[in-house]
Amino acid sequence: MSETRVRFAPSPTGQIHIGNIRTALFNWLYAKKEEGTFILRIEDTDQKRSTAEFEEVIKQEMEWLGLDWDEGVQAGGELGPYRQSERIDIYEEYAEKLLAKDLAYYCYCTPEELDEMRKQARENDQAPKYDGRCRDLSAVEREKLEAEGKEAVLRFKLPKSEKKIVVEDLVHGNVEFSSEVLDDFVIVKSDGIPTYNFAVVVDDHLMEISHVIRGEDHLSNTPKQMLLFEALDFEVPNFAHLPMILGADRSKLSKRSGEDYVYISEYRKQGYLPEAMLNFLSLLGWSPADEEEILSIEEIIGQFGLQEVNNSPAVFDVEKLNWLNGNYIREAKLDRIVELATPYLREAGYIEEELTEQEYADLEQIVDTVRGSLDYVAQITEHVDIFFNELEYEDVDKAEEIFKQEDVDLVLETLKDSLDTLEDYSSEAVLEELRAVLKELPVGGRLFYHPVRYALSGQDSGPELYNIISILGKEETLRRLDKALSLI
RNA sequence: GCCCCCAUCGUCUAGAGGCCUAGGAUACCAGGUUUUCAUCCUGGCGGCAGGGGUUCGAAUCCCCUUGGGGGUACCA
Repeated sequence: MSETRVRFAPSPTGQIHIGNIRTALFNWLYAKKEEGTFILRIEDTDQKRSTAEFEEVIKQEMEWLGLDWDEGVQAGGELGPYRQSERIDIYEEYAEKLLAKDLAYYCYCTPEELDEMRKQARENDQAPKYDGRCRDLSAVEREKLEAEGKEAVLRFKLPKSEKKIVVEDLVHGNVEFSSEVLDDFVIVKSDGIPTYNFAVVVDDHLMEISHVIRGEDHLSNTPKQMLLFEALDFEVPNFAHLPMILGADRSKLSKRSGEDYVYISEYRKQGYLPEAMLNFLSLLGWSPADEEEILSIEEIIGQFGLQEVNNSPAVFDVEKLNWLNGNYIREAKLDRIVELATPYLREAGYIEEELTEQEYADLEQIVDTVRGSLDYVAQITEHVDIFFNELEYEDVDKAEEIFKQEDVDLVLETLKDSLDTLEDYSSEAVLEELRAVLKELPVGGRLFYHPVRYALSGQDSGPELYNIISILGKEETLRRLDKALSLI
């Protein structure tokens, strides 16, 4: 088994979490790097919580990020089906095998009995383990319980004597467990559906998975699975348990750990670019060889390796994501950012459904002018008001104060006159004109730029002045200059 | 409670015994880009959790403590 085959196996029980998508990414990167196969398997054995809708969400978010899969749900493949709910008969077959080998047994204990058992154990400072009371039920006893209509689960029979189980983990090294800390765990629920630990073993074997790359929260489950691999005479795959992603408060990333957003969909909706997301996520737990951190996905694939994966948990730092994303927004092709920005601008009422050619050209210029200060595209609505709405000074007293400074009347008049005669309103031409006017005036930059900016935008800060003027156009610029002059 | 993992600037990390007076990124601060916010450039602030060993020498190896995380389900 030399071919690299990895899988991402999420449960369709909710929105897809940042931590999960990082797991998907690392699997995908490893498959690309090793020229292996990346498989998407849906683990929907929790019938109560799994929905088709969330499976769609998983596929959509992966597609958005460009994490394409070679085999699996939707893509198909030789070793399907790839949805666990469609593989029940397969698990049954292997459950039979364990039963036949006397490595599994039926348990008739009710959830209430089990709860009681755990409670007792806890009170006596014992580990809350199943005590194995159904392990040696005779055929007669079983029949009697069946006759009473008791439902049964199938439990795995732990080895009688203590056994060391060593997980050879690619990121953590050898991790040793004792079978003593385990109990006879359930492998098939009373409704005939396998549990996670059982299904995952059967599937990883049948789908010929070479490397199981998953979150570290699964490390503790691994000894159980290793016992199952062994019991079924399956070859054990390689394991790599990725460090957890934590929230700002160092607890598990969640709505309560200080982050506004923990689902990948929320970042998508705020206008984060997929390549920024990928770049950022790749840096959580993995680091490139040299010091450059802004990397294309091809560069990441080229450098990626499980060897370089860190083993300590990482805090999700949205500040750094913002920096990266802002970078990608500035570097991206303009029309792409315009397209991404359009829905936000529409929703905020700045632009119409249909744009004329001229309107689109103006929009392009606005987006280009403003993109420099964005962390994510949704923020654009906070920066464009000055271009779309009638200018209103929020603080008229302050405006007067600014305009009534010495020589400011001269500044505004002179600028107005020269802009009145200017024909070319391209930002280059306007920039040149501004410089020329400033040179003629008996004031420095401070008394020029700030009052003019305030006159044109009603703000102390904003995009480059020459861009503002160029976008506003002659008519509107002169109007605003007049409005300022009227206050003096 | 028990088991497992982890521990370098606020954060992401480099560092696999001497190359480390610990490097980079981000964030923050200051200066520059003849105004400002942002971008960009330059500089600065800031860290090996604590204690024992091992060694000529430890951020690096071992042990303990402390702290954090995960698991302990008929969830995955």
